[in-house]
Amino acid sequence: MAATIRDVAQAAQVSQSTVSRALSTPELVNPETRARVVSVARRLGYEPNRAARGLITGRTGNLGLIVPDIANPFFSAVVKGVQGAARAADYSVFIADTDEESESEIGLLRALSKQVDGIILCSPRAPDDELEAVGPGTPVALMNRRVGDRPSVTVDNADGMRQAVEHLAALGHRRIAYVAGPRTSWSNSERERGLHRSIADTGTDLAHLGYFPPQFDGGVAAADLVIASGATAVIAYNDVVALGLMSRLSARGVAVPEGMSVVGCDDIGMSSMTHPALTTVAVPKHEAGRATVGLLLSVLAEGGAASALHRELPTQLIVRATTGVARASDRPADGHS
Amino acid sequence: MAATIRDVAQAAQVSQSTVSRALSTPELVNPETRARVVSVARRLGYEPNRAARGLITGRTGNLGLIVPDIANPFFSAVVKGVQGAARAADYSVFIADTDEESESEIGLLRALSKQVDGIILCSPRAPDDELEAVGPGTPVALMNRRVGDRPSVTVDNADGMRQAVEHLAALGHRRIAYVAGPRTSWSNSERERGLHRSIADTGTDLAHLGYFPPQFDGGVAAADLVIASGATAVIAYNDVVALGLMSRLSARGVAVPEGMSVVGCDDIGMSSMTHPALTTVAVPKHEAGRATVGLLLSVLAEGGAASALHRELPTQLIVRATTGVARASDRPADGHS
DNA sequence: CTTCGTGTTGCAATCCTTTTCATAACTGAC
DNA sequence: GTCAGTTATGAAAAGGATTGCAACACGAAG
Repeated sequence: MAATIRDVAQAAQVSQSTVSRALSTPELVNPETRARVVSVARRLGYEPNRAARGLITGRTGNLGLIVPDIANPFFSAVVKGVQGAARAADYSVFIADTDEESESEIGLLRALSKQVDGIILCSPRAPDDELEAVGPGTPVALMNRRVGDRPSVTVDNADGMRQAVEHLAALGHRRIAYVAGPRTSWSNSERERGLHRSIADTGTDLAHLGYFPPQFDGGVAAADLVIASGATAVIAYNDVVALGLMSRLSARGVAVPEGMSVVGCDDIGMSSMTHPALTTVAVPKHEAGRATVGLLLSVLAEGGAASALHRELPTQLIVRATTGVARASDRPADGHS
Repeated sequence: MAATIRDVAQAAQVSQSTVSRALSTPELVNPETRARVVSVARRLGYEPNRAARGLITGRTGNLGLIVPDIANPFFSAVVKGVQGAARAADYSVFIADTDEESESEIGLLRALSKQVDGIILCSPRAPDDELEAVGPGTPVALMNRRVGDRPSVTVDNADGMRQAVEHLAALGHRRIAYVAGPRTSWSNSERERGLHRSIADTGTDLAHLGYFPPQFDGGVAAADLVIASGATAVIAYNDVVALGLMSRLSARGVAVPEGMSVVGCDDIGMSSMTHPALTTVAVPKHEAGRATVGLLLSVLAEGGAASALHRELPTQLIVRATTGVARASDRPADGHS
């Protein structure tokens, strides 16, 4: 059996209270006593029982993280960021995967809320009001979405779109297609917002296609529409979609970037490894995970009435090899071939 | 505040014990009473406090899962399998990512073992004896690895290699390269074992290359060696490596499968989406995750002295488009061009 | 009529820690 | 020399659920 606080107390000739204090509020105990207690505790391999502690403090030391799809490289990067930051603060994290279904999202939310101190909800599909599913006692921090004044971390998607559009416009593209992600996705609508503005600013033309599922197959399905749209460049909702797009473009005999420029979003690891390497709007995934944990922890600590409740992280266009000058036979006039 | 067992007891006019029993051992209480208690409990939204329960039962209701890299599609598939099975049994799972470092593996193991009922170790790296890091009270189930008589779930890697080699031999390949994964990986050595046997059985020739890191870059690095080896076909440690391989082969102007047949392992989602689609030895990742949870849970239930402690899952060669007949100018004699 | 199961229920102990409150010793000031 | 004010420690009360043990009622068996 593991050593309990009583064992330590006996061995160190002090009361349980002193042991508890020596370990959690060292400044309250005499340095000598503290040293003795600490050394005994180490010798006995004592570690406070989390259940017992949780019972009285009401906290679990756990965080919950809900993601749509852990197999999606975007989210696995976020997960790593969250894990790292949580571990640094001595929190453990439960990860729940909704498999892109918003129903299970709510169920998970409810189940999770009982056993964690706070929840990170990562780019949720579920309608706003269903955030109420989680009890009022459990703070929620949102990532990649903004709902009311709940604490959240977002990335500047609109600015990312601006960078992408300006880049394409500078290459001479006049008509740009956008392969949209899920309709209910907050980041998708942010991207569309930025897109529309930049399109207007640069005097280019937009072909809005979709909505498509944010997976490889979504890109495959969208490719033919992109070709038919008469656009010479396409921006995809994310890199995985862009990969699907390129796969089908290649099957259709459209060379990238000669026949079609392609821009992704997120900058997942794969993107730099494709042929040609993907130009993409990089999102600081790791950092976003860390920042959201930081935010949640600060809410936890200050009991809500606190500090900055929102952070927006920058995006950065990374130009690789899938974007090039618009093809000579550019035809903004007749729409499509 | 959440409802406690006392609230339910009062409202239902019974003692706390009866409430507890009505919910956890229903057969011990009068059907009428039980119905009343259950209905009151639901009305009050009562859910037993996990910390309090854990304190007395000594169990947490949590499982730990340790994987080398959650961003690796192989492991994220396993994670999903584990999650599903665990949830079905009303367990939550902590996931820890070692980032392919075996040192952090031990630390994580130790930290995790305090707050879970059992651990699934899904990572082949750490030396066998370091499994001792986890306290004797916490059962460990191994996946993709066999150590002594610890409970474990493995896949029949050797047979997978046999299928691959026979497939290639039937296509006329006489010299086959193998791009090895990490030296300390259990599944790598199993694959090598199966490989050597099948190579002998089919009278083909083996070029053993490596060891390489099990990532895209590993495949890229291996490609030139493969070409130089004079082999007309190559089997990669896993699909990600195979992808890296193909990327570099293409850059070197070697067509797949005309100039080189490529076989991967694992069958990650990406594999069917590449051009050409990857022939691979499929591993039942989801099922493996589920099976390992099942094993661990049975150990947990029966206190160790129990049932089958080992399960081996079959592998299945999936022939897609990266394997073809050996090129006409096959040259087993002069080694390489 | 007593006795013995059997089926239900309640009492109370227990799990281990944190934390409030009280006690005690000691310091420094008046 | 007394009193207020620290500082250091201990005793004991939660905290919420589970569970062994006792008690009770009831019908059956002797």
